[in-house]
Amino acid sequence: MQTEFLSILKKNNLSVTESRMKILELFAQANGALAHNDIEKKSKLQFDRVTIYRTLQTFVEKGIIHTIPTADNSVLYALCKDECTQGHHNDNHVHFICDSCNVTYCLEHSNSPSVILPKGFKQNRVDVVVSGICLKCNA
Amino acid sequence: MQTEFLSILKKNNLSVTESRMKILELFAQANGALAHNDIEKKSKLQFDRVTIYRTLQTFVEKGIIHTIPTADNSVLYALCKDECTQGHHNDNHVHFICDSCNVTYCLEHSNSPSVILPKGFKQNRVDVVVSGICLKCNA
DNA sequence: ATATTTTTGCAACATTATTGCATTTTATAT
DNA sequence: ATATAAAATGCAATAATGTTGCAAAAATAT
Ligand SMILES: [Mn+2]
Ligand SMILES: [Mn+2]
Ligand SMILES: [Zn+2]
Ligand SMILES: [Zn+2]
Repeated sequence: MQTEFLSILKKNNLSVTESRMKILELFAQANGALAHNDIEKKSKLQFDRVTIYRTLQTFVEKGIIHTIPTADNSVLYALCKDECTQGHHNDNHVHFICDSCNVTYCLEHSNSPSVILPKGFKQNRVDVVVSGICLKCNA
Repeated sequence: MQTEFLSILKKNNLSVTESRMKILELFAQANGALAHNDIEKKSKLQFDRVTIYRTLQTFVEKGIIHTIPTADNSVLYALCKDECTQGHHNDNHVHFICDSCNVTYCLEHSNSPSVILPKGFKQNRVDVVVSGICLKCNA
C-alpha cells in the first residue's frame, strides 16, 4: 500500500513527504469521499490546515484526486481511479450522496449519461450528483 | 414585473418587504444564476449580509429559487421556473457553467437524463452540472 | 388605530480560506 | 556521504464566509 502511494507521488513528480503520504492513506482507507474538514479531523494536530489545503490543491491539479460538487458549500474529494492526468480529469462517473449516513460514493460503474446541449454550447466537464438513500441505510 | 414578485411572495405566505422584492428583481434581471456574493455586490449597502442569507434560505425552502452546486465551494441560486413548492423542488434541468464568461445557465429544455443506480440505492435529487464554453463565448 | 407577528440590522462570534515568508525537509549533483 | 538547490511546511497575519441572539423596525391581522 505504502509503495503504491509512493509511486503515485513519483509518477507525478511530487516530493515524497509525510503529509502527502498520510493524506493518500486517509483517502485509501476512507469509506467514501472526504471534505477538507474530514481530513483535518482525522489527522488532528499532525499538519497545519494550510498544508492540507495545498496538498488537496496539488493533488487535484495532478489528477490524483477529483472534486465532487455538493449543494451545501462543501467540496468533497475522492481518489481518481480512472486515467486522470495533469490538467485532464477523466472521472465521468456518477456520485451518490446519502442523505442519511452522509457518505459519498463514487459509482465507478455507472457512467455519466451524455447530455444533449443546445447548439453552440461546448461541453467540457459533466458532474452528476445524485442524493438519496444508500444501500446500507436502505436495508 | 413588480406585481409578479408580489404575487410570488403572497402565494408563499411571505411578508412583502423591500429586500425580498429587490432580491427577486435581481434574479429576474440576472443573466444566469447568482451567488450570495453577487447579490451582496449588486445591492451594495442596501441590506445587511445576514438578511441576504436569510432571504435566500427562505426562498429555497419555499421553492422560489433553487440551488446549483459547483465544484468551487460557491453555491449558486436561480429562480425556479417549474412547479416547485414548499419543500418539494422540481427543477430537473441541466445547468451549464461557462468556463470563459462564468455565467451559469439553467437549460430549461434539456431534462436531466435518468441515472441508473446500483441495486439498493434510492434516488432523491439529481444535479447535472456541465461546464464548458457557452454560445456567446463560442461565437 | 392598535395589537400581534414577522423581518431586519447590528454585534459578536465561529468557521473556512488565502498569502508571505522564514525554516525545514526533500531531491539532486558532486 | 556531503554539499547544494529546489520544494514543501508551519506559522502568523489577514480575508472571506457563515451563524446566532436580540432589540428595533416594519408588515400584517384584528
Ligand atoms: Mn468519484
Ligand atoms: Mn436552474
Ligand atoms: Zn447511507
Ligand atoms: Zn460564456
